[in-house]
Amino acid sequence: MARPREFDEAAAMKAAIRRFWAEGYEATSVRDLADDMGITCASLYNAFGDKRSLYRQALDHYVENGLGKRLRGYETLAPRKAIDAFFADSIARSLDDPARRGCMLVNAALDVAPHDPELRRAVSDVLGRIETFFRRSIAAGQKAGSITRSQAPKVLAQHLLGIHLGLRVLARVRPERRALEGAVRPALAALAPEQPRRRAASRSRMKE
Amino acid sequence: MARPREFDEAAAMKAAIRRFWAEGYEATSVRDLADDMGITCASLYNAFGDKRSLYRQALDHYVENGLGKRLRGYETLAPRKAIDAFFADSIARSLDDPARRGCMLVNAALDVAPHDPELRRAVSDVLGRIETFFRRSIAAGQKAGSITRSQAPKVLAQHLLGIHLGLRVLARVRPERRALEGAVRPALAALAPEQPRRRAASRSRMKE
DNA sequence: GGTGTTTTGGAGCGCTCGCTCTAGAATGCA
DNA sequence: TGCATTCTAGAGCGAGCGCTCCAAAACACC
Repeated sequence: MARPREFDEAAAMKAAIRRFWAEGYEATSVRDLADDMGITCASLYNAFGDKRSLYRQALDHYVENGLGKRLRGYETLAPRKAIDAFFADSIARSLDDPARRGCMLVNAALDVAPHDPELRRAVSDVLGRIETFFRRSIAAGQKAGSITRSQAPKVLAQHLLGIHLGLRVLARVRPERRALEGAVRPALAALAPEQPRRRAASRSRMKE
Repeated sequence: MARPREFDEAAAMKAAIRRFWAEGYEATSVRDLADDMGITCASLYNAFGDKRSLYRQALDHYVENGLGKRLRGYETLAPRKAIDAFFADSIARSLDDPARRGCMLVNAALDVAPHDPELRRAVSDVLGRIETFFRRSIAAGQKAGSITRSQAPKVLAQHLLGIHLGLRVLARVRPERRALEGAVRPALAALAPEQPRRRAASRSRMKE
């Protein structure tokens, strides 16, 4: 055929994600990207298209390797535990982030989404996936008795999504465990069923 | 003394706020700003300093004329009503925002705060003011019996601050009333006292 | 009116931006 | 070994960036 590509595309994409994630779209130059990716501008454009296209691919990879894997990992947990684990992981990620990069998806939501309909759609879809994860977990938890039935799953899911987004904003300004856990705790506490119903606990705990 | 300034500084500042608010710091050029402000670059630098300094002033004005006035307005309300009003206003502002500008403070939290310690401090201080507003309202509401005592004011305030930030992110991606109200409703519902205590209602309602 | 001081308009500084071009290097296939 | 094809390196395009400079203009004060 022809000369094969010399660089590792996956490694280059990782570097691009890292840079876009830390600096945002506007503040990252194509030269910065090429340097970090260990390739030249020509190779970058040849392999990934223009800057916007590379950003889109980087965001997709970020979502799939970060959020996607997380959500799949929670599938085996009991619904209430899955929600707890989601927020525990979000807090852990926020605290283990000395560069205060936050969540690339949330950054994208404020950085590029408002000015780019296609990327806004992409971000919105991912938010929808998170909301769906919450909604399903809540519905299952309500059925199992581990989550309050006082609100519809949809509404509670929107609430948890809101908390998650707020958490990720807070993390970029005040990455302190107390503040982050404080923001989340009341939301998780409010998921508890109105009456603990200790008699039914051992039964419902099976499905938790 | 000397030649007086020809342009209206307040109007120019308003224009600068509008532009920074809509586009963010990086994506706004000094020429764009000067055009919108109706002045030349020279006048801009003479009157407001460099771009970063202008941004800082714009953010301060935004906070004082937006959030500051709002918080002062809520002071006369009963604590629980003040919190409700705060979120009702936030939602109204988010929906009445065809350009999806969101909240300039939240935009700043993700746009400039992570890369600028001084601005991060400024943003953090304002978040602290919001949290303080919540904390005081909650403490007063707990005393008056209109807000649950199941959690400390500090924690509930952190929670509400998180919800507010999440709301403002959501608004830039999905500015739909249902989604925004859904995110807030469970948080407000969770503020309700555990037992309504109807007997004491007429008494506590005096201080609400 | 003259003087001193500040503002204004506009050109333009050096630099970086996103992106492209060209020449040559490196491969698979005949 | 040639040929076709794709890749890489690096210079460089036009445009825009943040910012500055300078001469002219507009005032307050003597």
